[in-house]
Amino acid sequence: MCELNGSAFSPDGKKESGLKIKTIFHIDFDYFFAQCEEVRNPMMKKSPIIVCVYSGREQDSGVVSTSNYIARNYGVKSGLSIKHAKNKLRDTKSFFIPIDLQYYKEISNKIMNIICSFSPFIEIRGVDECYLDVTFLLGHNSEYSINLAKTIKKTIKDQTGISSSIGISFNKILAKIASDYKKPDGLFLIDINNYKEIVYPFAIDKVPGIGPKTRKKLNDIKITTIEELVNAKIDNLIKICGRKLGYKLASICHPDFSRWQTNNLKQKQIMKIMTLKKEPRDSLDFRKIIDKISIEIVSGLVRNGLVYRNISIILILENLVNITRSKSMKLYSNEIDQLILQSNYLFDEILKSIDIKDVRRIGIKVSDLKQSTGQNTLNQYF
DNA sequence: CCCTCGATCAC
DNA sequence: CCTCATATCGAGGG
Repeated sequence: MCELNGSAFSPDGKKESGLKIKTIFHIDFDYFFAQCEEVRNPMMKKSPIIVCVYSGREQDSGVVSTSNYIARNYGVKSGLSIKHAKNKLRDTKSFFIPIDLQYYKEISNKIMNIICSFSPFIEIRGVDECYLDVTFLLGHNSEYSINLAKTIKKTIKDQTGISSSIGISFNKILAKIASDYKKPDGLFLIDINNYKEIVYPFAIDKVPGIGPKTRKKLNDIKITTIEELVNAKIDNLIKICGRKLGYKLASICHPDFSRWQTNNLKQKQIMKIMTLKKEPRDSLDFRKIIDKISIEIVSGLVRNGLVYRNISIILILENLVNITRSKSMKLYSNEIDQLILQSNYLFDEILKSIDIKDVRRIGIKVSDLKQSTGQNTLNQYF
């Protein structure tokens, strides 16, 4: 996350003493999971491709993770249920493919490495996008920026077969808005001299960080466009969106003078959620599932040499309400027995307030992670 | 300050 | 109709 440097900018983005306007790229891999499947099996390329997360609850239950643009033309996009997608595509030859995160991560790593070779100032945000600060290479120059972006796009495409979209601007938020504006295979620059004409008319939900809830709250006080957003009083924004988001929203068109964070790659939590089969279940079934999830989580911890201190259990009910209970331990640990014991305890706590029949999904999360120092599996003192 | 819990976002 | 995983924030209680 970037923190603006307090008083260091002027509202209109003019340079102040010693501070340099940055050139930031936001690089986004187009319809990534589905495109990975196209690369693996190019003969599918001309047909709708739908990458699916099957829940196993019943035949064809689950949702669409990603689809290619051909499928999107039929109205099939992320979040749609697989049943609906199949219905919309019933007259076409289309490919429904189960999600294969391992494979996508491999390709993602390859691409991120390519990008790193252009600038070390990279901030990876998930498998399919990253920010790149290229100021040290070319200062602040539109023509150079566009040429470099073209080169990066071409290199990625040549070496991995994946097309991408790049947005260029003087801060991260506008760079991301820019990459979104012309995808797929896009390249768009929002310059310090023309950003108002471009982004002021945009609806506020183009801003990363504004989802349906925040949009509604802001619409209620008559803020619908980015122009209205940047002209709003910061105190109002903070009142409505909270301190952090309010401050960020007030600053979306300000130059980024923050020091670039070195990549914060350390994992902060591990979570596994399972959807239950649609059949009668009793408390014993849940104990077995808790065992199973716990094992997977601990194996994740051990693989990464991590210990946890906080355990949460998450229940999602049939009406999709979420309930969580969590507990902090005195000591760091990666022990399975402790995890199972505490998870069961937290599960029982929730069962006091709800009916076990209403549970649809169950998950466990470990957080407050740290690198385990020794090679052993003993408890660690902090 | 720490802990717990729900909300939100965006994949 | 409704998956899965991650990170972050703020409120409320101690």
